[in-house]
Amino acid sequence: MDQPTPRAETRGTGQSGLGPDTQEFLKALGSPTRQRIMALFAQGAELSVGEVAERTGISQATASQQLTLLRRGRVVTSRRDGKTVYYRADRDGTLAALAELQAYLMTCC
Amino acid sequence: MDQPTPRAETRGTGQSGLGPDTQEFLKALGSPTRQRIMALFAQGAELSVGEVAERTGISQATASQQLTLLRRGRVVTSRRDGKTVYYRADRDGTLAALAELQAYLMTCC
DNA sequence: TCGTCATTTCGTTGAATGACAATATGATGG
DNA sequence: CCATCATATTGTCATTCAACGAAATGACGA
Repeated sequence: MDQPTPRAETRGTGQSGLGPDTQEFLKALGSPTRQRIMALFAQGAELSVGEVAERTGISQATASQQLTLLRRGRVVTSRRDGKTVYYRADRDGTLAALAELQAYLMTCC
Repeated sequence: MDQPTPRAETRGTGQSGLGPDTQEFLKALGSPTRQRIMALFAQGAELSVGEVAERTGISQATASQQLTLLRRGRVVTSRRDGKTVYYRADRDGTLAALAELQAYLMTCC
C-alpha cells in the first residue's frame, strides 16, 4: 500500500514549529545507522539495496527498512530498474528540508 | 556470510560522516517532544525549567532531562540566576550545526 | 508458465528512549 | 545553620526502535 507520489504537503502547521516533512528529515538523519548508510551515497553514488546491506554489514531486510525511512525523510530517492531498486541522495528534498530548517531556526536565533 | 566489521571508520569531519556534535544536534531536534519544547524558545525567549514543564504539560524531571539533551545537541544554552536556571536557544551552536550539515550534504548532492 | 533473483513485508526479540515519582543537590533568606 | 524553593539525579516502568530470519511480492529469462 505504497503510494509513489505522496505529495501531502501540509504547510499549515505554522507557529508550532517545523513541518512534518522536516521532522521526518531530522529523525532520518539522527540515526547513526542511517548516517552510515548516507555516507555511501557521497558524490551522487547510486546503490542497490543489496550493496547497501553488504557495505554496512546489516541484513537486506534491515537495509530496505532503513532506506524506506530515509526516503520518507526525503533524504534519498529510489529508482527501479528491473528487479533492482537503486537509491541515491535526494537533492531537492534535502535542500528543501535544509531551507525549512534554516527558516525555522531564524525564529529563535 | 561475511563478517560485518564496519568499525574503524567515521573519524573526524571528513566525507565519511558528520561530527558527533551535529549528530547530537539532529537527534535532539528529531524528537517531537523536544521540538515542542523548542517551539517555546521562539524569538529568543528565555524560560526556566518549571515554565517549560508547565507549558508543555510534562513533569519537571522530564523537562530537565529533555533540556539536558537539547543542550548536549548545542540547541539551547543554560544560564543560572540564583536558584533558577534559564534556557534559551543556542544561536552559535545551531548555526555551527547547520553549517556542518550543509557542508555534509554538499558531498552527496 | 515456471523458476529464480532482488526487494519488501511480517513476526519476533533485545536494546534504547520517554515519562513519572521520589530523592538528592544547590542556592537564597531568615 | 536551617528551612525552603528550583533544579538535577535516580529508580522504575511502558513504549518505541533496530535488527534478524522467514515468508510474500514483483520482475525477468528460459
